[in-house]
Amino acid sequence: MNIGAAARQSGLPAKTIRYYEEIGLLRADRAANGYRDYSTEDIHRLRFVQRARSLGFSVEECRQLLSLYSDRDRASADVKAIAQEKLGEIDRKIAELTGLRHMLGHLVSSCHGDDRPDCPIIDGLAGKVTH
Amino acid sequence: MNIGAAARQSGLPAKTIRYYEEIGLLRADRAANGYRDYSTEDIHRLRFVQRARSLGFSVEECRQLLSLYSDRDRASADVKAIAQEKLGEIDRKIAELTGLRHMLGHLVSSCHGDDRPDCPIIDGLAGKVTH
DNA sequence: GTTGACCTTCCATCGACTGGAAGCCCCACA
DNA sequence: TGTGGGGCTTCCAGTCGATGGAAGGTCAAC
Repeated sequence: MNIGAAARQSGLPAKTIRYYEEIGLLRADRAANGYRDYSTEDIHRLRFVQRARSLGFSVEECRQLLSLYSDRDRASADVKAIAQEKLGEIDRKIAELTGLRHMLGHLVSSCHGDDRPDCPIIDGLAGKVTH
Repeated sequence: MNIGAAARQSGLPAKTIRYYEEIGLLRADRAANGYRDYSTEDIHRLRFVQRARSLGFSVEECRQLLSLYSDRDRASADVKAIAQEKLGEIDRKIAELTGLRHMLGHLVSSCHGDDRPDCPIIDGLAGKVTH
């Protein structure tokens, strides 16, 4: 299967698949004409990576997960540890964004937003505390 | 004031201040010896940018905000529009992360996490639906 | 034989820094 | 007056995860 079909089946752009190959995340056989050639197992791996990336795992974590994916004897605890670490990161990010949301929301709601120049948002950013 | 002191007072690393100057976000006078020289107004602008960045505004948005900051006659509505757009982005990010959190949390909690090899997290990433 | 889609490699770019090298400058202390 | 150390300068490279584009080879249909 050529890279275009692999891209359609995995949900990853062809460019990205080549990039993953370049950084050694996934490699592909080559047909006689030099084209990359993907097996159904390759497609599974591509989809696996696509899902893991979309769940917020970094490329390096995908590398780890792929090797755990391929290792039929690894303990599920090894996988769970990575996923839990990632869960913690996601929670931290959500908390951070929620904090931002409160601060910015406060500034926005205190700004009358008309054609007058005084603006609590600018004042807030400038360090003048507004209540 | 030299860049080191400006860095301490603004909370931005000196490297970052130089970078901001390089991209034309903020510029600085030069002393006779070629050192950058910051006034208190420069420090205000640096702190302004530092706060805006930490609230999730991009550098380009900081550029806009800075010009609104400097324009004593602009309408507060102009500022509010930018801030509201950013608020929407933050909300979308939070929603996305919350979705991820649910999915990954589901996978993690369904994995027994011991030394046996079967693992719903890997199965989930591999596309095998687990309930 | 000639389109046009698809494939290849290679190089550049994005955002927002960050690290490091090489070389001035300045001040305190001996 | 010399020396040491810290701070400053510029410039170049690297980060992460792609993405865009150029130049050129391949393939299948008409």
